[in-house]
Formats: sequence, C-alpha cells, structure tokens
Amino acid sequence: MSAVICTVDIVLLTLLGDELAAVLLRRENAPFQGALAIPGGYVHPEDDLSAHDAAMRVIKTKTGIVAPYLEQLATFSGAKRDPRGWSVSVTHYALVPHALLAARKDEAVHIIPLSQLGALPFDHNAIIATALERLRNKSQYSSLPCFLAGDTFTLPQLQRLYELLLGDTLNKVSFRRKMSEMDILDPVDGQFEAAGAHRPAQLYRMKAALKKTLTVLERGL
Amino acid sequence: MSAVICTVDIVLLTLLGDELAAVLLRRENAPFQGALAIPGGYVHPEDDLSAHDAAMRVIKTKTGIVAPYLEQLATFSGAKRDPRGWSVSVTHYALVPHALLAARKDEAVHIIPLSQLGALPFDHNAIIATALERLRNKSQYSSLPCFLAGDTFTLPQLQRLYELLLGDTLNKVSFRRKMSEMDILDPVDGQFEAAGAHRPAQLYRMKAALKKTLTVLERGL
DNA sequence: TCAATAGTGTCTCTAAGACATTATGTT
DNA sequence: AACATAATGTCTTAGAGACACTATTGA
Repeated sequence: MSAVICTVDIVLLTLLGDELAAVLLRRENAPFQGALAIPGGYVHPEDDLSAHDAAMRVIKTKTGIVAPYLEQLATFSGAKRDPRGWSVSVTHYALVPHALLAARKDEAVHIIPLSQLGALPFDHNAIIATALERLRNKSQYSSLPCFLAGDTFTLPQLQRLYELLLGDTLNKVSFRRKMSEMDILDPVDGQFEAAGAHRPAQLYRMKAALKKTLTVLERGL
Repeated sequence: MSAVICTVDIVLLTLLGDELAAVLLRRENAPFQGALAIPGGYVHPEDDLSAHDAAMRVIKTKTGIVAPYLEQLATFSGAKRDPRGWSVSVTHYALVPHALLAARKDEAVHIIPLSQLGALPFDHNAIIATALERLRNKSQYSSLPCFLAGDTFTLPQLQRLYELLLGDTLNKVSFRRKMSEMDILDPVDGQFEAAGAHRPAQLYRMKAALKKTLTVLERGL
C-alpha cells in the first residue's frame, strides 16, 4: 500500500564572497553514486522525531554543523523523481554563515556558487530553485538574510546582502529605517576597519533573543 | 528502513454564510473510525503521479468535486501523530465556493464552521490552523479570497470576504484601487438586486485566464 | 588636504486612507 | 420624495525614495 521511499533533502545556502552558494556532497550510494548532490537521506523512524529532526540530523552528520536557520521548504514527490521508485522528499532549506562551514574545512563538503551549478541528480535543481525563490521572497519583508551574515556585520554589508538577494539596489535611508523598525540589531562597541581610507562602519550583531526567530516587517523593504 | 506511512490530508475550506467552514468526513476505518476528520488517505503509488495528484484524487473521490484552488500546505510527520506508526502527511488546502459543495448535497460531507470545530483526530486541528494562517497571510496581498467567492459577486461582497479573512475593516477606495490594480475581474452586464432599497451593485467574475493562477500585489492591501 | 565611504537631515513624491459627493435602485 | 447602499472624486497624511550634507578614517 505505501511502498514509498521517504527522505529528507536540504538546501544548505551560504554566502561565498559576494555570491550565494549551496553545499553539495558526493553521493556515497547508488543511484547517482559519486555525483554531487544536495545533502539528504532516508528518514529514520527509530531515531527521528519528525522530518525537521531528520533534516537536522542529516545536516549534522554530513557536514558537522548545526544550521542557525532551518525551515521546511516543500515536499517533492512522485514516481519519476527517484529511479528506485515512488518517493517523497520533505525538503528543507538552511542558512549558514560561511565562517561556520569554513571552520570545519571538510574535504567532502563542496560549496558551489549557484551560478556554477550543473545538472544535479534527481530533481535537486528544482529544489534549489524553490529554496532560492523562498529566500528571495522572504528577504523582501523579513530579517531572513541576517542568518547568512556572519556573527557581526556592518549595515552597508547587510544592505549589500539584501541587494544581492533581491537583485536590486536599495535606498540607504529607507533600508536603515526598516532595519531600525525591525529592531533586531545591537551595535557592537568597537568599529570596523578593513575597508581602507574612509570612515569605518559600526559593527552590529543580531539581538540574542532573536537568534531563532524571523522578524517580519509590516510593509516590506 | 522506511516503514513510513505516507498519506495526504486536505483542508477543504469554504464560505458558509459569513463564516469560514471546513469539510469533514466520518472516518470509515480505524484508527478513529467514525470520528469526523479532514479528508485524507494513503498515497497510491500505482495511481498517483505526485502528492498533489493524490490530493486531487482524494477530494474527487470523497466529496465528488474538483477544487478550483489547491495548494500544498506543509508536511506533518513524526512517530506520534498517527497511532499506526511513524507517518508523513503531505497536507494541502483547497478553496471551494459553497455552491459547488451544496450542489452535491452529499450526506457524508459535513461542512463545519471553524468556530464550531471540536477536537479532531490526529493533528488535524493543527493542520487546519496552519491552513487558516496561510490563507489569512496570502489574503493580505493576493487574489486568493476570490476562490472562496462564487462564480459571480459584487465588490462590496468581495470586500466583506477580505475583511472576514483579515479580521479588520478595509478602506473602500483603497480596496477598489487594489482590485483594479490586480486586474483580475471582469464586470458582468446585468446587475445585482437582492439587497433591497438602494442602488444595486455591479456583478463581477474572475477573468477566465486567471482561473488557476494567483495574482499577487506589489505592496499588499 | 583629499579621497572614500559611513551616517544622518530634509525635501519631494507617491500612495494609502478619510471624507464627501453623486448615482441609482426600492419603498 | 425619502432612504439606503454603490460608486467615485478629492483632500489629507504617512511613508518611501532622492539628494545633500556632515563625519571619520587612511593615504
């Protein structure tokens, strides 16, 4: 009756330089053994409390990290997406500061800019496209992009990040009004230097209380 | 490895008078045999092309209708939500004009106002709550509520529907500006009478081309 | 002192909402 | 004619964006 393959797949996104990148792993088993694919695996009914739990376990097991932001994306299903048979993949997307991945320096973890993704196995390209769509959409009216930034960052950096995600330039005054309206940032005393011959920018970090929450604007950016 | 129960469940919403209502059916089989629950059933790997397909089949089979709007909601999973074991339910929500349901006059189909829902089996109350949240959220910036209206309706009726979903009154001029901006309605020549001693309202219907599409506003209502 | 970017004050313009007026039916 | 609600015109107000000016560093 339900000879259905039940898996989770995770789109792990990070900021590589000034481009979005996804984490890919070489598949250890058939099908598509040896190919690069997004992290995924079977649901373990004995171990996992839920699909969300399974996603956390897969991320932790395969990349060694705990993603600061993890959200269910959508469920992909059907007879044709997996050669093994009718399958259900409860997909998630996670946002990770690049430093968290770089700290591990794991050979197996490939961080590939989205612009350089080739044809991936299964429907992984469609899954990534859906994740990107969700990320871009939520970036219009929420604090979501902050989870891609590092522990501390400047407002100009954050604005460039939003602009990268939204694919458009933003008004500086408006952007700062909105960030202030969300009330999610704390200034860090001690400034930012590396930028060279000009006034240094104030460093900020996300308010500790909001580390897991998404803050939403009434009326978008 | 994946002894996972794979089902679809559907929150079928309609407008009953001036209240939202959900379609419930009596469960034919254990567990919770005889209890009222939202429509659902196993995925049939042999018949269904996808979970979306399975949802359409379940709706058609159990209520006899084809829902004008059907969208994946979220996937609920875990060991405890179903006494039979670790289960995955790919949930969907559908919007149906009440006339479509009333035309069938099926004894088995119970249309229960959301305010009168008791404790439902499984996590069905949580699923309905999630559907309601999604519906209310999308009503802020899209044509979604139109799928709850009948074939033809007046702008005052549509505004009252939006207000019901959003839980707040709307400015008439702004509302009409937004509807006009979405450009989704065609006036029907021939007016509306039943309202009594005052000017009748123009009837509208959704543009045929948009029957399956959701139109989205740039900046909300 | 100059160049470069950070940060802020302020004006303009767009769009949302309030209010008022006209339109059109029934009683 | 009186009344009730539809439909629309217009004024006010709030918010978004443009622009400019000040601040602060290194070269």
